[in-house]
Amino acid sequence: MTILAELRNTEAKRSKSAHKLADYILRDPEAVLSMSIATLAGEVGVSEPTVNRFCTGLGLKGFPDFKLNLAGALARNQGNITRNIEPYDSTSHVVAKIFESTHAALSDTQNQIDNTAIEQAVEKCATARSIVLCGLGASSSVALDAQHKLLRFNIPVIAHTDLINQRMTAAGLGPNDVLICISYTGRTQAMIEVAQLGRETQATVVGITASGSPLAHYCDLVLAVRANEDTELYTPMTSRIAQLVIVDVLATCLALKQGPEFARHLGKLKQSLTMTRKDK
Amino acid sequence: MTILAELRNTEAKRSKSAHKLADYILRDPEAVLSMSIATLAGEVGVSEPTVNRFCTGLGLKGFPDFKLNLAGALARNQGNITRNIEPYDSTSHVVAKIFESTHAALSDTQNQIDNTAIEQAVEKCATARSIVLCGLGASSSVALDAQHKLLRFNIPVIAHTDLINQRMTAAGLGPNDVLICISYTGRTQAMIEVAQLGRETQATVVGITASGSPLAHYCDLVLAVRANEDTELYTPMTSRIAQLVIVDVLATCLALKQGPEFARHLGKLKQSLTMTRKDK
DNA sequence: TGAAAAATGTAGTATAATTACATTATAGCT
DNA sequence: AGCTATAATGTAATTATACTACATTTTTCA
Repeated sequence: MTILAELRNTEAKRSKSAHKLADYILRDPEAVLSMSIATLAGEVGVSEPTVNRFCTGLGLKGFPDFKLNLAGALARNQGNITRNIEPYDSTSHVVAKIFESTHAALSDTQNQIDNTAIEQAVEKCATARSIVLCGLGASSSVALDAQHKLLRFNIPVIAHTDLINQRMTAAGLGPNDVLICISYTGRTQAMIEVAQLGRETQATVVGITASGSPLAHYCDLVLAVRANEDTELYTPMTSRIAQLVIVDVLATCLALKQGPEFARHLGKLKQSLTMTRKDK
Repeated sequence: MTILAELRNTEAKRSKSAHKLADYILRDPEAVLSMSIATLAGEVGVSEPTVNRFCTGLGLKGFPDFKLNLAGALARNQGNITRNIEPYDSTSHVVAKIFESTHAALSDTQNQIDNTAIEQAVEKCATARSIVLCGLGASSSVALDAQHKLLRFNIPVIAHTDLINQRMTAAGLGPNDVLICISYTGRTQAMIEVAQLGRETQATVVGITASGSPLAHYCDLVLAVRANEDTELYTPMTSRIAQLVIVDVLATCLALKQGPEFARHLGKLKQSLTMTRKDK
């Protein structure tokens, strides 16, 4: 538990001056970071040793240790502010910004995730006759990744990254099949048509795409990925990371649904891979 | 930008003792938090004022302020305590845990990123006759993703996900080619052999893999991805996310290196994709 | 109400951080 | 290469900061 939560905890039995201290600190924790024990004591109207006792009472070594903890707690709260990459950025700047924006994309996706849609998709996949994954361009590697993950299950799964193959397969599906269409923008005409074809066969069409997009419109279930407009020149494609994490969620939920018997199956599977590895 | 990234930044022109300090602090930042300026100075083998100047040189008020910043930076990372997924977890729990562990994997990777290695890799890629990407299993989709990103440059790039094709291509490389081998564990025997083949042709072998792994040993440059042992049954493969972000960094740095002329090229490229999209 | 316990404060001490100045190393120039 | 100017580092003194021991006040409960 963070120190801020500790301070907020009113249940803790505290002395009068301890209360005054907690109140004051919570009012502006940032400011406390640049105060000495003397100034804080003066501001609150207590003596220095009282402040010290307050800190040790919290299980910390002393006032400096308290400030360290407070700094940590505050750091956790402030979010990731994404900044654009500029042409003159150094390598370390680029690294920092890319990681920042990836973190931000993840948080965004998590915030708008629809648990019900995921549960329904898992339900459909678990009982599906076959699962077909479709992706074009950047999304094709996501489709292949999903294929790799879903291969572990005993359900026939295939990823198509070729438009012709996608159309052929989509047109030949049936009511018990699941078609998963992956597109960042949800505006790729070709992928929309694939979804339409799938729809006509009564297969369940799942979209891993931007909510509200044209593609989403033709899907039975939408696993939403936030779409930030890719206007900046050097913006990394954080969206596919988000798509992959959605795939992770789908695959993991599916694995859990299979129950304990499946856990043994997974074990055997891992076993079969060990012999391709160098022991070191 | 976090203070840790600042310390990692090798570009910053630093004095000898400043380097010693940065190195020491990065080795165990947690420990520094409980040190006085005197003990840190003693450990590193410099004088107290040198430590102080180091702190102020970083744009901070002094040593205590430095510790405060460090505590904040560390908190951001350790904030992500990865919890394992349990069979009885609900969908929302699974979602939360997967996002958490992905955040954690990103932070870990960022922490051990080597700017110099990236710069060297970018340099090699920028002047390469051709770039060959190799990945097997889960890493094959990463290779394809990298191919997609690097396709935007005017350098011949190809991803191979087939072992035979990988070996054939690797054996036929030359001194001006770059071979990028992608493997999470760095222990896949087949991939190690591909790296060896590439090495023999004097091509530059770049590994996106676990540092210290057998594969890393055969690489000229290693872009490290943290390898957590995949012992748990339902652990999501967060490593490939980290690999993808490394690819992002590589591609973005490469783009920046190409200069303003290339920006126009990128613009035309984006233009060519718009006609595949529905206006909405 | 009065004694014991808890809380707070005062003053002194120890520790830690900073500043001013001296010394040494480094880089640039003739 | 040798000299000078500049930067980097160290020593020692100073100042700020935190902590400890002890005294005083307040609170609690019989």
